[in-house]
Amino acid sequence: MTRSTSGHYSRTAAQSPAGGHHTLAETESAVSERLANLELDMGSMAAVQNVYRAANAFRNHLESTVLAPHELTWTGWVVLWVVWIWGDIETRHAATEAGISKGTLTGVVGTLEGRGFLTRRTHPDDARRVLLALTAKGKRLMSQVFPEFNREEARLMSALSTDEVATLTQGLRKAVASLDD
Amino acid sequence: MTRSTSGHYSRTAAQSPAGGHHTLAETESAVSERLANLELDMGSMAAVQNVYRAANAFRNHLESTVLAPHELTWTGWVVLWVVWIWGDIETRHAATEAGISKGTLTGVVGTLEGRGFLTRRTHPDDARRVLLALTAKGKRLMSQVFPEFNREEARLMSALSTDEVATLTQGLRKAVASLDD
DNA sequence: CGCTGACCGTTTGGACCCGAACGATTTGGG
DNA sequence: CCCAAATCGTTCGGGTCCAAACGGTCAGCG
Repeated sequence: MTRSTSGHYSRTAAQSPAGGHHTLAETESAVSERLANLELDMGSMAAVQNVYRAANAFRNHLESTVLAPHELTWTGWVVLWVVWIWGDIETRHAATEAGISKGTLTGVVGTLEGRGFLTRRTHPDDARRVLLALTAKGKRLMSQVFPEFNREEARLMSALSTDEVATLTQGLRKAVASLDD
Repeated sequence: MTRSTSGHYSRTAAQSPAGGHHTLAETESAVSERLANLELDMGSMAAVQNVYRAANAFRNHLESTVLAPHELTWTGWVVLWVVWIWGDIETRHAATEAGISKGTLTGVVGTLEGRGFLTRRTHPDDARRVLLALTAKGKRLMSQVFPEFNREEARLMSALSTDEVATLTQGLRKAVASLDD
């Protein structure tokens, strides 16, 4: 699975054919023409578009270069990573850490369980709860893949200086934090 | 549809229950412990996580506050926006502009067509191609929703100064551009 | 002890996401 | 004129994503 990217808002985009892809400058121009009467916050529009575009680019790149060869999807990886970091973990907590809904977690865990990477078992004290743990196979996979994954993360950010990366992270945290208020 | 967020890599996350969500600092600590022997690029890891987290937060916020009340999903909105900006457009170009695969575009267009927002017709010169256009209903919808959408985009970025927003956008463009090379 | 409300994970229905394969159409060369 | 290669959008199979509803379990109150 290879996700691609160049779209403004969505997750992926095919390689741009001739005449098929407009630059952001062209896009902003077209928007200004269409809505000449309105006051637009072009700065925020560009920021939101670029955040989404970058997220897709990163996910696509990491999936195609590191994860897909190991039969992993982005979200499968995230869930494995959460269980790996925190050890035996309840599904409701894993969903929160992984940033997905409980229903989605059930499905993703089913996929990972089917591939032999982790197991689920009923909580000893509370039959409502389910505990997740990595299998031996899952642990070997994480030890092998995480360094590769982090190297590619470093490559993704290599065009920016250390200060620029830190500033980027800070700005994003600030924007997200203001949503949680 | 209300997507939520606090996850590190994934698109959404439920509101964090007690003990269910660890801070990024706690997460980085746990990762350092687990991989004490390896050299990790924590700065890049944090950046990638925060980009993805912010993208999810923005998508979820804009879907729940602006789009869902109009029976729109994030990607449905993106496709309508692309057709609105560029007028009659071929499906392959719309997919590229919207940043989704051709197969996904077929499905999304089916949904939007079913809701009466746009139409498809065969290209007059080439029967392989399909042209998309907004209906009158779709045009009214865009004129109504876009200002709301842009206002919410502005709110999303309101915790940052104009310069910080511009710096953020620049850094993201830089990282993504280095991928396209 | 029994009942009610809350919590948990799963299921349901609908939407999206991809790459690969397919059938229809077009193009260009022999 | 015919055929092979390329292009297009759709279909297929599998994965993900959500909210809401459901059945099972637990906690606490009367």
